[in-house]
Amino acid sequence: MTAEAPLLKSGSPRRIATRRRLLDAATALFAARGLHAVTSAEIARRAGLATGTFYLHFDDKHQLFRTIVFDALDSLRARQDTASRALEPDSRAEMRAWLEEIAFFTEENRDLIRVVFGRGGESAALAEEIHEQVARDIEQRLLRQQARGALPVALHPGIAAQARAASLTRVVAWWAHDLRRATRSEIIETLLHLDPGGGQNPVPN
Amino acid sequence: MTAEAPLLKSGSPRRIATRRRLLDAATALFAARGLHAVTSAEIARRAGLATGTFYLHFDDKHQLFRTIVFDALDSLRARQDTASRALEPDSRAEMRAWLEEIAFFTEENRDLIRVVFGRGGESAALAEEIHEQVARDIEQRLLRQQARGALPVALHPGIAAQARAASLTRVVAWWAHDLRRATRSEIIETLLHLDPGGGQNPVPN
Amino acid sequence: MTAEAPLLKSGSPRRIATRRRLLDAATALFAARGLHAVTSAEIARRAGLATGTFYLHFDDKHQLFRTIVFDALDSLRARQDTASRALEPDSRAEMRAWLEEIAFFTEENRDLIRVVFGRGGESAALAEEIHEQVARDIEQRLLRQQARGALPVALHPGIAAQARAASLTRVVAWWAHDLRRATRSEIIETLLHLDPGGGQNPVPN
Amino acid sequence: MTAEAPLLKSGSPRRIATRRRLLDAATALFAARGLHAVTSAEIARRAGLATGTFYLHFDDKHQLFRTIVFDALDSLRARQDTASRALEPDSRAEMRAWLEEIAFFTEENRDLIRVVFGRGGESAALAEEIHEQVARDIEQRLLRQQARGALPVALHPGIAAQARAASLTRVVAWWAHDLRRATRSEIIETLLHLDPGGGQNPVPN
DNA sequence: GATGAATGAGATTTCATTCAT
DNA sequence: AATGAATGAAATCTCATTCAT
Repeated sequence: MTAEAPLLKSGSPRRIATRRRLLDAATALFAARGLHAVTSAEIARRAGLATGTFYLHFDDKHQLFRTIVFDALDSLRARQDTASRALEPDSRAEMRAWLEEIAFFTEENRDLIRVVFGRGGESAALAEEIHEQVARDIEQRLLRQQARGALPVALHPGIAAQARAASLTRVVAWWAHDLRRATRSEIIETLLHLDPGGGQNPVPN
Repeated sequence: MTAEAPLLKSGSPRRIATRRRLLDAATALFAARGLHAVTSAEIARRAGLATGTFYLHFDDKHQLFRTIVFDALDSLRARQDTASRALEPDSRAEMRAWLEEIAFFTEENRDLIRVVFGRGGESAALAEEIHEQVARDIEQRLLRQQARGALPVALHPGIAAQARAASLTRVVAWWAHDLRRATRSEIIETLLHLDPGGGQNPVPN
Repeated sequence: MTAEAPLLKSGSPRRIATRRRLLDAATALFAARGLHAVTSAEIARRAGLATGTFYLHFDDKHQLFRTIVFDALDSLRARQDTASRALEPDSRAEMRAWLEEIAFFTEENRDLIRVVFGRGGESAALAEEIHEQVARDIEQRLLRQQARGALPVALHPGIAAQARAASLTRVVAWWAHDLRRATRSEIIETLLHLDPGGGQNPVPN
Repeated sequence: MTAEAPLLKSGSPRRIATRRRLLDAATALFAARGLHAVTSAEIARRAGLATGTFYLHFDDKHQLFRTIVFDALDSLRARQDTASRALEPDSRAEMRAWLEEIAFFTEENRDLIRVVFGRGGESAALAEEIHEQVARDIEQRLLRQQARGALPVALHPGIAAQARAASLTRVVAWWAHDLRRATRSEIIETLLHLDPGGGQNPVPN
């Protein structure tokens, strides 16, 4: 009945442990059966908790899934930042490092990626959100290139950002579906070729 | 329980007219409210027919939607074939004509495209199917280029086909969402730049 | 629109032929898949006729089935009458002949019997009707025995008729289910023993 | 889609009470209107519960009905066991006691019996199951008699078991339909005569 | 904090029957 | 006589969410 209850974000170690159990149980179930086929009650049961406990920690199944996904994406970002620290901003080398981290991430998070981008659009809204985030980043880079005169005039930054973000997420999803479809190196080189990123010299139209 | 096959050839004018009324009613409803929010009973009602009549013509809501979508895609294909008839196969001009037809189609079928590619993945399976079809076509072209030595060796045809198909469908969906986001010409030129298609000379690596 | 149409019971040779095609198609379908799983439209289709034609000849699926069943039962009765013509009424010999005809009939009409008495009570009302008819016959015989003093006083004719009719129909159904369960002779002798029928002498209590 | 098993042990008093309310409501409705004419939603409503609650306790209407029926049969068995405890196994006295309990049971569970065995075969599968259970019991007894030499050689135990089980269930159903059709004593004596059970001396063929 | 029993809205699909042609 | 397209009522079962304990 106390309205401020939800504000106790983290609180006791017990609460944190319960939350973790729910996250772990959900991760396993989502990987195995997809988002749709798993119910909140089932997640709670697998975590050894009661149905209602679920709602003490998460608004619903989708918010929990967002948490899992964005936690993973945060770790990817962190690794990309570390990897690019010593490299020249917007350089080809930085782009390669950036893609390399994505490739490693894909290999390590196949199940998660398949749930987000596959499974018949179960989490299409989330996939869309990720796509838009990636597209924004890419558009920023394209605008910096444009300012340097390093962008072909035929390229509309907004459109190209959509196109390249879609290429990236799609290739990642396609590869995650079956890692034997290509080698890590083929993925990286092909994406690098399609999105040359920090070319130093103005590209001819 | 569905023992026998078609059984209904399409036959009588009355039958054809009824089928058309269902298709029209469904198109209008899907455009207005999306796939999920529309029921088969509602489609029948809007068409001035009884609920059960729906099932005399379509297996379910999704099969009807597929019919609408693939009918539209067939007409796009037909127009692309007509447009490219006089042009040199795998040439840049053919690619431009191909993209122009897609642009026209997008302008004329905004609602349909938004239902297929937007709306939170309601028809993700269908979108996926279309993507794969496009990807197959693009891969064929890439393989022909590869055979001509016109493909950079860094480009893995399978990966590149996924990437370019994703670019194309995504840009189309993004534009259909709001045609003011770009001009038709910007769409065509940017896509043409990203997927140069029939370059005559071997591209430097 | 003419009200007397149904009165044209038999009429033209064409009508008779159509009716026969419906009966034959229905017999085959019922035998193969049971009463419930077959629709009137399907019967018509198998007969090479239109859906509506069915209703020109039969009220519905069940009335058609009754027709099939009672036609068969009429033929059984006829054969029983023929067989018992030379035998003494209510004698043991007559009872044996009566049972023998039932056994032959069962062997020749396995499918029909299985649909009537098996299949999870699909045609329970019809089975019940047959049971009652058999029970009435048996009760008549018991009352004649009672009048002759040939019935144990402990036997209530109404109750015993129910019991014996149930024995008979059940054994027939059980045997029809799989003829290898018993020989024809075992069926006849066991039923004869359970329902001695025309015992000449007063049975000791 | 039903992934896991029971999950609901029966547990809390509240749960048990809810289950009982559903059983009671269903019993009343089935007795009044038969199995087919009653919906699961209606049972829940009559029990003062929500529709979905029904499915928390029973798979569906039929499983609930089975529960009611087999609970009743279990109580009959228990009473028969008690009644026959002091009597000689396979004796005529035991058979009479066994039939007496059936008669009492029939008087006390008329509605239930009428739903199971009447109503146009609504629950024919259940009736069949009960018949087979009774037939198995009877066949066991017949085999013991055969071993003792107390069975006429003309009697095939399998066939006779089917016959006698059918007699029994049919007479019970017939009587339950209208108890004024016979007295309890007439029922017992007639069945006892038809199925002498533990006759001491070898029966003449 | 945790429990877990209860809630209840709502789309799907079939098929016996009709009747305009 | 035959056609066959159209009718339309009705019961099922799920699962996210709540709230009394």
